[in-house]
Amino acid sequence: MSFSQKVLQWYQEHKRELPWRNTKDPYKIWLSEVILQQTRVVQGTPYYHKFVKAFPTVQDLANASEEKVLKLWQGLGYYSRARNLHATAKIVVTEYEGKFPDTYEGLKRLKGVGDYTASAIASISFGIPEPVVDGNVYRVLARYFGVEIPINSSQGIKYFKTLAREVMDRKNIRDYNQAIMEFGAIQCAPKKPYCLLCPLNDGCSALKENRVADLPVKLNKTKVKQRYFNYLVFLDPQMRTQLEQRKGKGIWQNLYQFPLVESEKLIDGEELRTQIQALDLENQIKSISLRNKEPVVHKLSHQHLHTRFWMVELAKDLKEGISWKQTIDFPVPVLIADFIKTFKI
DNA sequence: AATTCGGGGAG
DNA sequence: CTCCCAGAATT
Repeated sequence: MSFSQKVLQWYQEHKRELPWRNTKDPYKIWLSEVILQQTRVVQGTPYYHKFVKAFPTVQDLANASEEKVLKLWQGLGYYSRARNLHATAKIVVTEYEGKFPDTYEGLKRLKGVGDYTASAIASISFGIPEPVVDGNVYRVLARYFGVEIPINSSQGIKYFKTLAREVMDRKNIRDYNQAIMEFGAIQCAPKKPYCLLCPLNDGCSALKENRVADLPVKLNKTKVKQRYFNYLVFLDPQMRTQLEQRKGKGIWQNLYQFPLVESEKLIDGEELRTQIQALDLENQIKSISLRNKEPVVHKLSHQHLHTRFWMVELAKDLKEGISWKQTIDFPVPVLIADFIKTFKI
């Protein structure tokens, strides 16, 4: 039996029932694929249900506000996915008569749709013989065929795409693409795969050479940058606070947060006070008190945010104050959501 | 070719 | 702690 046939047979016996497996609707396939980019199935599934319920069609998504989309996306991370999702929905509705492109090239032109996602939609929705290469596929192919080329080198990206194309089942690409990913996720797992029971253990190069743990090869560990955040949690006489939207480049674009003072290192109340003076606060400050003596360390994949929350009591009302209750309506980073959740006035 | 985008779960 | 997840866009 061929490589692809073995994978397909394993899939028939072991596949999970997932909500997007029962449709070919390109809208729902696209939605599921974007949600699952760099995201585990168990983490993404609740979001898929939320989005399908809130936006049954691409028109519903296009007609929504970006804030509503971001709010639904809150907690999933990589928020450019949500912004691009919304932008693409608008394009599909206004320029493509509500229909998704039915070619790989057409799909690839959509914002937030790269090589993997275009291949996934093309194959799953339209049966186009285009191989998907995600993290699972890299692992399965690298191990089975004993490929030592780093998967995140430009050479590796080309090599694995070509290899994936050679071994795919073009007659049944819809199932095959999902099968090899599922196989990588469940059977050929990153750590301690149970090779003894693997249907591919016969021809697996890595198993034969005892290098399962060494493949795939991956380069470049990102260095983590340390940042120091001081959030100003204003409270005016009406017990209202203030949120502002993050603009420009960097993390959490278009999400909301408390007014932020970033510093080069941990600072005390005195230093913070001088920083705030520069902001020319119109509302005079009655008091500043630190909520958390030990900074909350919020860890992103490439930066650690050492965060202090300062309660700033004001003598005068804020111009655009928000009642504490309303803060939960805004899309915010998990760091802020956790604080709002635990903070009781 | 490298870096930058989040958050969570497994080991 | 480290690694990695149905990756894409930007520099």
